[in-house]
Amino acid sequence: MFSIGQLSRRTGVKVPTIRYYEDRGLLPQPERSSGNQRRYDEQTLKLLEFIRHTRQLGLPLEDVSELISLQEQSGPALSKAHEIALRQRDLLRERIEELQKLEAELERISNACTHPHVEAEHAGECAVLNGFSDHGSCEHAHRSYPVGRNPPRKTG
Amino acid sequence: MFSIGQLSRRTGVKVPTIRYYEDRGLLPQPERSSGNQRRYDEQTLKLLEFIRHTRQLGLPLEDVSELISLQEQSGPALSKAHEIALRQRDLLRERIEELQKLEAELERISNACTHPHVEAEHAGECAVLNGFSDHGSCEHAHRSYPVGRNPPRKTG
DNA sequence: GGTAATTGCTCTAGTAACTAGAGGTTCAAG
DNA sequence: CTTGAACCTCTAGTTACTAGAGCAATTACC
Repeated sequence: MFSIGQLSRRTGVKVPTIRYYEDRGLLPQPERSSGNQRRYDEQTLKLLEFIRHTRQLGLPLEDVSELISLQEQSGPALSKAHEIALRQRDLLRERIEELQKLEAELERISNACTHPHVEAEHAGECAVLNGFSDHGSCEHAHRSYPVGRNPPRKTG
Repeated sequence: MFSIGQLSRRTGVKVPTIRYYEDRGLLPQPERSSGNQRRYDEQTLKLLEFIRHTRQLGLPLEDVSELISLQEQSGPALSKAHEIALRQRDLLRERIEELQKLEAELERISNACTHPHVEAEHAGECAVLNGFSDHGSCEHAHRSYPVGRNPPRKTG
């Protein structure tokens, strides 16, 4: 039996985040000390490590939740887990491709202007700013949702 | 002079998003029709395209804002733009590397269990779920913030 | 010129996955 | 027994939007 702080240190998950997971129903409500403080066991630690790992793989909490409930089941329900893994892998693949295109573009923009900026220069001629403006030269399809956020997912 | 809907169609930026950018000060307050509807010109369209492009490159609105104000300046201030481009490129590079590691891991997890799930199987033996649990086998450093979100950035 | 459909307006609230802070209580060490 | 760290609950803030309510303006068509 250990405290939330110890759980935090042992898993690398921050204290408020642990409480947040509890709120969201990902972690069970733990036992409490006589003074109402949370007390955890090794099983919950394992579960939290599972959550942390899946989060690091990029799964949204909704999917993590689903995987947790799958762990109590058996049989055909398990193919769902496989499906989640595959979907996430595909999402990652797409994302990587997009990011690589964007990286190339930023590379181009950065390289356009490596000389030091001297007094005479005006914003209108700054190659970097022009590069940012210059949408025409990148013919690849931009994503419709911003980089750095998960795309919205339909419920159901 | 055209309406917000036309601006939206011509740039691919949704109507509420345009209003949001105006709120945030990224777009100037436009002229209005006699009935208080927004009326835009080509210059604002150009600006909105600039914003869209930089967003698609993954820049946070704060940086986009900064780039916009740089466009009115000249001289040494412009090296800031270069700096922003380089920083974003480096961020992207790191991100891509991480995502590639994660992709490999998901690939491993998915492949661990390609056979159809039959009745006898129990969750405890599902290779996919075990793969998600199995943090030990991935020795690479996981990031401290989740995939699919920008890392928190300090103010200043 | 009338009317209906579309588009626009403002405002509030919701999303994901946390993080930060206020204001108070409990625990562990010395 | 005191002190300071760690804990408690609760609210609100973050990013970059998106959705909806309830109403006003514009446009299309006859």
